[in-house]
Amino acid sequence: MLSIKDIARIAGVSVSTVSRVMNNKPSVKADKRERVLRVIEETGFVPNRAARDIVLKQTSKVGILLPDTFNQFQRQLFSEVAHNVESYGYYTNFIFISSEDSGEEEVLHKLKSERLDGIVQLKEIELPEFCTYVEQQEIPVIHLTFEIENFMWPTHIHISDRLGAKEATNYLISLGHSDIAFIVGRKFSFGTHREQGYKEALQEHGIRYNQDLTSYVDSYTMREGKRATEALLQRNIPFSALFATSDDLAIGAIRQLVESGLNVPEDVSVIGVDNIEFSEYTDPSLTTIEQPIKEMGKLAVELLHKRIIGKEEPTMRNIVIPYTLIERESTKRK
Amino acid sequence: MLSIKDIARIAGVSVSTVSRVMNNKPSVKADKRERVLRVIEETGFVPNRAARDIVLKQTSKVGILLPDTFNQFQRQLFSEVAHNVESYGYYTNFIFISSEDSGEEEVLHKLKSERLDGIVQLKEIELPEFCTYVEQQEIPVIHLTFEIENFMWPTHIHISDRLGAKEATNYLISLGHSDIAFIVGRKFSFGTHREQGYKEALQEHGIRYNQDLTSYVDSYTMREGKRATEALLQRNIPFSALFATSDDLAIGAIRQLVESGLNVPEDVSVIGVDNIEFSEYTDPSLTTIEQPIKEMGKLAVELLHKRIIGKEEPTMRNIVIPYTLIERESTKRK
DNA sequence: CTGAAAGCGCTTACAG
DNA sequence: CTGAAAGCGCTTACAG
Repeated sequence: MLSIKDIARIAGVSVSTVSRVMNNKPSVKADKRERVLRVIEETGFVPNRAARDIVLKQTSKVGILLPDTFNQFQRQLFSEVAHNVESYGYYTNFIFISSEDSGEEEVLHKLKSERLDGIVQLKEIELPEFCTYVEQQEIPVIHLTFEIENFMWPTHIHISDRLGAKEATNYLISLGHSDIAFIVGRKFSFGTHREQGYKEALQEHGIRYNQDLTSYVDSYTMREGKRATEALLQRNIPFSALFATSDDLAIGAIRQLVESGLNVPEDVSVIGVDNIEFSEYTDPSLTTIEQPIKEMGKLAVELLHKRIIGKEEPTMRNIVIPYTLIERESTKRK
Repeated sequence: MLSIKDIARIAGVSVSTVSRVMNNKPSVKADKRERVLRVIEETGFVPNRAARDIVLKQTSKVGILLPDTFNQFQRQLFSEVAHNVESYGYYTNFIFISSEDSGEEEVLHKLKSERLDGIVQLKEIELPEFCTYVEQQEIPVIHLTFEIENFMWPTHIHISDRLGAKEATNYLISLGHSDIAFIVGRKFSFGTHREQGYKEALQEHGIRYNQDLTSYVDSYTMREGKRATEALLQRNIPFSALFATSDDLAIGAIRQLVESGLNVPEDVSVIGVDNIEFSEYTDPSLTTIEQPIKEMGKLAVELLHKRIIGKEEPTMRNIVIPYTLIERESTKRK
């Protein structure tokens, strides 16, 4: 493998000059610059990033924090994030947050050993030590698809979960439904916000909130959607519509409804959130509140990059991305 | 940030000794070892990988080569690979192969600048310079889910595409079908192998191969499955079964059949390949040939790791993983 | 068993 | 504008 010394020798200049050329520093005479550039070109030399990182005290690594069991939405999202991370020239460093009790501590430990330049966080972490560490190390963090308040200066990128959920519920109400079942997770803030939106919509239309029409899940997966729907059906409380707070949940829900002999949307209208790729291809295709995955992934990395290179002040920023209601076949007028 | 010097100073030993302790070298007296270990523990010191990599002439990075448009199967697969890569302590380096003409050359360029320790390749690359480069740099490569012959010493991990496809076709035949439509890609070897298996099954059962029942796709996505099925239907040649060579294709196909007023499986039985998560939740749920994604991802990284650390000789290895026919609702006796 | 020293491939004050 | 030198945080012969 060639090193900067080789290039210097071949071009007949010092390593300092080669370094300056590579880093586009101004103070190099045109002819030397040309010469160095030509040698680099001819030899196909590529500088060793590890060496560079070591003196610049950086790592060129961006961590993507995500749960170890993720749904399709998250898969699409982190694919998008990874794609952008690579295109900015960073290395991708996945850190999976185990759902075990010790999960968050493991993340902290791993984080300490990785020395990341920045983090895109796709799942909330509550461990106070984690927040403290990130803060005092001044590691730029972007929170993607959620918003929490126990942090000093991260940027949040997300849709308004409350308003999105409210719109979904309003939409079902506008179709004449009033017995609207609801599937949501307890643990994360975006679930809480969606639950709030759901309740608000009911209230504003004078529909009494019935707790027995809500089924809670541990994760936003198809499996959980199916299980939660089974639980709902066992309660024997009639409902003509179902709002599942992710498309994965909704697809699992529809599957359970069908297995239980119900038709969608004839017997039950179903609406989801996310607009994952599959929602267009299911039968019936899924009405949903779209989160613009590509846009969010791109923006997250763009902002993270700016913060890493110091172009952006580390102030708290809350970026709310517009959602879109996409009407498909899984919902119907009552 | 602490460095090895700090630890040496605090523990009252030389940096050499600290280094030896960290790398589990035998020749360190127990008491000094203890002392160093304690200081490391107390300070939470973690060695700088970049510095280590630089002297060991390694990068600790594993590249995952994948197409820039991928289907759910590939998404599940590379999630799995990435998970394992991280757990072995490597950094993940995604390299997306653009479908543009220049895509493979860009990959080569990127590869040269990355100095990867190893590669898991999820998509074929034909560019001869790529093969040459990987060979002469002696970069360990694992080919995952396909098998090609223009390479000196990579390991292939895959199901038998020919036999899997044959089994799928045989299964449809055993249900009484003889007009079996077929959706497959032209470009990649595994497509060719699956096409071969399909034809063999037909032939062995005395069914004439009808080229007009085959529809070709550019990628194994739902979108392409839908499009290919539309093309099939437009030909107005009756078929009672359809073998789509990926679940993504099959799901797109079912969607098109439904939109065209056909029932699955009553009018058309559909079988896929892969057993992606969704195939269990679609309506009807999808009969398919399972590729064991978790197992394949794990094995790929395990073998790559062995090769990187030199425990495994770089001989050509062809590892054929068993597939499984999973019967669900999308197929039915004629 | 242990430490001082050289070296990995870079960057960047410093001096000219 | 340019080069010699010091330094980043490690590992590993080498000598004792």
